[in-house]
Amino acid sequence: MKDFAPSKRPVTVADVAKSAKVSKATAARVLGGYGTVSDKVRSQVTAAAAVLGYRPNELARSMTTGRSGTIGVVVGDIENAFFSLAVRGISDVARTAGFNVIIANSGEELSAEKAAIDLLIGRRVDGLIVTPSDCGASDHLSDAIGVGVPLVLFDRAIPALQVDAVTGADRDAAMMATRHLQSFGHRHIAYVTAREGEVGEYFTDESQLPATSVLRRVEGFLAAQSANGVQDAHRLVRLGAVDQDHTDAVVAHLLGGTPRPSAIIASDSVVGLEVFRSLQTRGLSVPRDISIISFFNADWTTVTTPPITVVDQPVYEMGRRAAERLIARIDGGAEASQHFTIQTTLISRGSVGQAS
Amino acid sequence: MKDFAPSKRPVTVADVAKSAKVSKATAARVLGGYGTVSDKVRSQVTAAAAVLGYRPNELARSMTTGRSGTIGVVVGDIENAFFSLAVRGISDVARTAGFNVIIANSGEELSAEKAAIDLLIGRRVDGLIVTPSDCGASDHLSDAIGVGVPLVLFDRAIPALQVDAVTGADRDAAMMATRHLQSFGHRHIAYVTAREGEVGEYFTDESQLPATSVLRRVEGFLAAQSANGVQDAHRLVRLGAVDQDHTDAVVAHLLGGTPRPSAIIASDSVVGLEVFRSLQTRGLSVPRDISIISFFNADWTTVTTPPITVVDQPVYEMGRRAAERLIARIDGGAEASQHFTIQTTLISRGSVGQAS
DNA sequence: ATTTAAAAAGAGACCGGTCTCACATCGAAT
DNA sequence: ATTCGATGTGAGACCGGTCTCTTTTTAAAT
Repeated sequence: MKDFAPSKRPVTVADVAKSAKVSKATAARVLGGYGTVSDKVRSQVTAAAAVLGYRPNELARSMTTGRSGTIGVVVGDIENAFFSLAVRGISDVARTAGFNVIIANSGEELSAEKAAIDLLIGRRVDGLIVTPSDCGASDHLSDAIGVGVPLVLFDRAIPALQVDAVTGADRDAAMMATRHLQSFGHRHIAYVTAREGEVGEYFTDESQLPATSVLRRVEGFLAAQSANGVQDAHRLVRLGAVDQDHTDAVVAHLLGGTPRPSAIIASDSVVGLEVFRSLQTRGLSVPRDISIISFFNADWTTVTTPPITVVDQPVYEMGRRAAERLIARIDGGAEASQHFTIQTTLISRGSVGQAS
Repeated sequence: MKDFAPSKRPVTVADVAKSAKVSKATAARVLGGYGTVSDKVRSQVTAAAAVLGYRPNELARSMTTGRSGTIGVVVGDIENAFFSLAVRGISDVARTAGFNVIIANSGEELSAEKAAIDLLIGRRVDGLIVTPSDCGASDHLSDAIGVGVPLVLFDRAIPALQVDAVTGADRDAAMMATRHLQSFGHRHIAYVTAREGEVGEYFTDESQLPATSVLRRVEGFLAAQSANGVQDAHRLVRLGAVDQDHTDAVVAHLLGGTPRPSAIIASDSVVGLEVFRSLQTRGLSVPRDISIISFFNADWTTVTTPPITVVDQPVYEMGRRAAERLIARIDGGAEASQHFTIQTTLISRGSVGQAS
């Protein structure tokens, strides 16, 4: 049977109505599932629709209703397991609530983020979940709110903006990780993040870290180090681990510098993987020569030798929370905005040893 | 400054037109960037739009034009790195061509896949890229085509359907992997896949493997084994490695059975990871006690000890190809459907050793 | 100065649904 | 029998854009 796809004009309610010999309004009532219709007419229309192969035009539908049944999600990088897990959490909640999800990638670039948000608003999404790439820039977000689109920030908050946010307990988590290392005798601890920066550039100023999640972690790290009597801990907070090559350079710079760190905290699992590779290729043994802790319980952290001690962020749960909050806001209340902080736990594996 | 979000009705062309003291049609021409307008009027309208904060309603726009500027992607599992990399490939091409991407997860379930496709068609996507969860069921796909929506299959083909498809060279890849193991003296080789099945269930029948990609790989595996004079190779083709627990059981069953395999091929990187974990927890040394090859060059495969020999599928490239093909079909020609097969390479690392 | 074509602007239909309102029908209550 | 309310159906406006068709303005050609 050849597929002589007729590719004709899509079937509309009017077509179905004519075929079922009822008015357009009545056919629409059956097809749209609203209003009251007699059983007889309903079955007529249903039958006609089936024969004709009617498919509702969701565009037209949401144009009149004003609701699209869709929520937009803007993430930094879909390929990052952190975000794809979050997206699943969001999607799962969204689906059961009858919403669909449009995903856009910002690539952690503000311009792309703006474009994506504009586009999603143009598509009349019912709400937005955004991972802001720059927590200092809030104009595009505040006028998204101004337009009336419910918004929930994910993973990062924007202090200047009164808006719902779901983040990890980043400060606590970093303190926990740092104390863990301290308890093994480590004093010189490096903190490595992927934020754009020169190799060797260290943390001096909040403006270097536009993502509050990273900033809070650094704050927690510094607080814990300071409490342990370590001065100048910020000099070992390093930027620029944007890809394997840069990470190699950052690690080389760290290991060649003074003080030489005996432990490294990786700000996320991608950086963690790269740092681990760097250490491997340099022939260093973990944890004998150097200890390492990574954020996010990525799957690779369990199969290395040794497996990696991680700060486990319940990302799936964070995604769910964000979606739940957003949907609550879409459906209903304009209650005050709230900041949800999800606790993290430390999973101790084999990558932390006594300081040499 | 308090955000007294007025949350008023969105600004429309009519509003802008009134404010700029021109007709709706003229304002629309400026805002929509079509037709001819004088510079003077153009700047008037632009200014008015800026003041009012006009945002085009893409829904209305695509309802009249018939094009939504969106392509829909249905994948098996976004969390799987294979798919998220593919999605990036698709997105990258789509973005530069001016298309946006809506992603839907099927969870490898046919019903969810159908629902997702219906929804996307309802949203009037300009085209679809689908990873069919069951290559035997094509009704929903063929009537998607019937409606006139361009379709490209990804990773798996549907023999019964004349439609574009982009897949890996699965048969060749599996043969390559198998021969590689054979060259190390392996005769009893197990092939493990995640497809639903009882622990211990082995391959007897094509109907067990609804994904053609897996089926082709198994065919390649069996062909290579047969060429090497191995009988009953199909008895070591095992199903049911759906999660870590099941994979543990499958591996246990394999290692306790006769013949006991000296090497395992994992059908994808998720199964590969689980198999590797199983071997680790059983205290087996790779490759001394047993060899392993996994499909897909996932990041975890490089940091294990030893690193894993993999069949590298250029997934990003496959995603790009699928998107390019789809866009070509959207824009223009109704040429005959084509099946693109992307070659794979074997990356030899340390997980394959001499058969004991 | 007059004709003519091209460019600019306006009026209103249209896309495919939903929704309001009016009208018709019907059984039950008075 | 009459009134009433509920239920079912139809007619047509509406959402916010695009697009066709018509009219007016402007510039070029005679």
